[in-house]
Amino acid sequence: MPELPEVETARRTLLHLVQGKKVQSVDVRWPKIVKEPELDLFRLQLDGEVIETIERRGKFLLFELSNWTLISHLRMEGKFSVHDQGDKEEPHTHVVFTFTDGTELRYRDVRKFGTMHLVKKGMALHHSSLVDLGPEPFSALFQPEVLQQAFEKTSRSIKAVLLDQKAVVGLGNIYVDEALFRAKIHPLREAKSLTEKEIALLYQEIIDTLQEAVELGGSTIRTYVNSQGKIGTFQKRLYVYGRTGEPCLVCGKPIEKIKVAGRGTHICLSCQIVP
DNA sequence: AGCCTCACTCGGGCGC
DNA sequence: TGCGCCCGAGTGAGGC
Repeated sequence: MPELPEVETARRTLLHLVQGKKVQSVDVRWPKIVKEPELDLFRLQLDGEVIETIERRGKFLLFELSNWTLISHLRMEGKFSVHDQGDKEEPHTHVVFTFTDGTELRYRDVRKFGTMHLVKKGMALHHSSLVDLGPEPFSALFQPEVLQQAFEKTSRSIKAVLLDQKAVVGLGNIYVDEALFRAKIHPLREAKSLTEKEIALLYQEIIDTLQEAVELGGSTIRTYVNSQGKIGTFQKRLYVYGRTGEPCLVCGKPIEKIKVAGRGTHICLSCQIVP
């Protein structure tokens, strides 16, 4: 499941492959991926648009075009790849952007959970799906005080708060479990019960975990590959995610899997103090 | 009103 | 082999 490191890796890779290319036509095979505007308009507005750059906000990719911004969320298994026209098409290809130079940007998504919105250039950050997002973890806006403020007023679990993209963006199930393990905080802890010291450590571990994962091209869980078909290697650095029953790399006790905030959650009961 | 939980989207994988 | 359930990101409906 692409989280910030995987989306950032996709952004960097794709940028080199499609920057400056001009859209000749768009083929949408699974219309429900395109949320707005209506399909005919989507294709019409993309016609002749040039990809100026690609930005990222949280887990959203923002394709900055001549007059519009394509907001794409990969959700569980969405992925973009670039091919020559006529190359054999992989299964689960749902949207194809054909460029004037004879290449294609293909969107594949086994689960069909991904979304695309095409909005007027400059309006993306005001779009309903982006407007309430919290600070980027690598920006100066992200500070321990921001976490403190998000935590102090809620009785929700720390994991639920970190997943909802309001305190900070970019964390999903993998990196929440990893950051909490590194900070030695149990995911079921009430957010407001965290001490200033714990928040300071968690703040740093969120940044460090995501930074290291970006440097390694993200984690390859199941089928995720970036747009050059290369795979990220951060899964080798995971302490708890996907390691149920295996020994904790710090203390040797088996990693346990529980359910928190409706998500499978990996913990070491010895390293992460039970609430 | 603000906060929270849950249903919904989907199909591969897994358990029975 | 086959059926039904589980998983999960984000949204939106509904409940408290």
